[in-house]
Amino acid sequence: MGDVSTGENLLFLTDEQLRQGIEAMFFAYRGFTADPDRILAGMAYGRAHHRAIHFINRAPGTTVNNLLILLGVTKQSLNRVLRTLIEDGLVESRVGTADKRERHLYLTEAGEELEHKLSDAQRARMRAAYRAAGPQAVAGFRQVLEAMMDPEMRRRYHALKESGA
Amino acid sequence: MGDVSTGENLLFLTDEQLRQGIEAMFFAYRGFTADPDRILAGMAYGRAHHRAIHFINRAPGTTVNNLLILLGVTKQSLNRVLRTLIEDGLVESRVGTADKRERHLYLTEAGEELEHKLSDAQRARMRAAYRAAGPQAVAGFRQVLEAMMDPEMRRRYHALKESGA
DNA sequence: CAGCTTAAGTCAGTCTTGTTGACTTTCCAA
DNA sequence: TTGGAAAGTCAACAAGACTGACTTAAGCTG
Repeated sequence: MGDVSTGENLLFLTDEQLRQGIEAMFFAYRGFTADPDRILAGMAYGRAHHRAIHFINRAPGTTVNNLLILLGVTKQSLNRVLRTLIEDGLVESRVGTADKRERHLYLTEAGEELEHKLSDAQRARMRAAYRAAGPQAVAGFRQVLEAMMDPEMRRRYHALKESGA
Repeated sequence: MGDVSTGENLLFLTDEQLRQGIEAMFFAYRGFTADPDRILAGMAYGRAHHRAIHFINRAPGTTVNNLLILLGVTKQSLNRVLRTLIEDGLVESRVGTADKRERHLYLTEAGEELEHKLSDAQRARMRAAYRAAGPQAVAGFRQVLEAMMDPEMRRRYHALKESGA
């Protein structure tokens, strides 16, 4: 590791530095969600639908219970979103084979099409930011984000990464 | 700058890497807002109140118009939040001297007290994450976040930094 | 196998936070 | 001086979260 991180050079931990980080996080998150939000504004969907679609695409066959933990919402809240997506033919819900209480979720072709449109837009911004900042900055970005997560979410984040790598 | 960023070592721009960044952003933002949310859950306030308090503290005397651009909401939306904060004696609204249409916003002592409680919690998480990741990672983190902002917001972010540095 | 637990879904009601539309007051410039 | 623009306020509505109570179906266990 670098030698800057050791010793007493802790100016990066001043309250002013932390405040700037907080504000950067706030403004960046706005940019982060702006493009998909714009796409969805026309349709009858919102950010909640986007998130559901993202994670169903990412972990096909996930159960409702697993999904609502990933999203951090109640089942009632997720159910409203999921119902419209299923009715509109973007998501398919299959009864589990091993455990018939479970429903496994998959994107239909139409669902995948919307997923692409949304994630293309979001990745484009991400790609531009990554390219502008460079690989070392990106590594640091990822490190700090990980350290900010609640431990349980960090665990689930890693599980997701491994399945998709 | 590093030489890794030049040439054709562009593996950090693969779709899989970008997806992981997107998910990291999502999970980290949840952690980022969790502590203030918990504090506010008891009181009659929410995240919107926190944001207003944060930026009034950061830019005392700001006008309503300036604040709503920073927050990215409509003036009607901000007004509801502001009204309760003023009624409850956390924020003071002074009619402008030069332009009497404007209202300049300040935290009262009670407002500053709540601001401290909220920002202490948020900074504690931020500090732990910064410390765990180290100064180089933090620099990268800030670079990528900046690159993700919309240009107009980046401009306002810098203006804020300079006033508070 | 009877009874508890778990997964999913539903219905009803509430809260926060965003929206649009209509309005007043104030300022400034043609 | 008047007419438009800007700042702020009030009212009504929508999205998306929440809690609480309940049902159905399936699995597990003493």
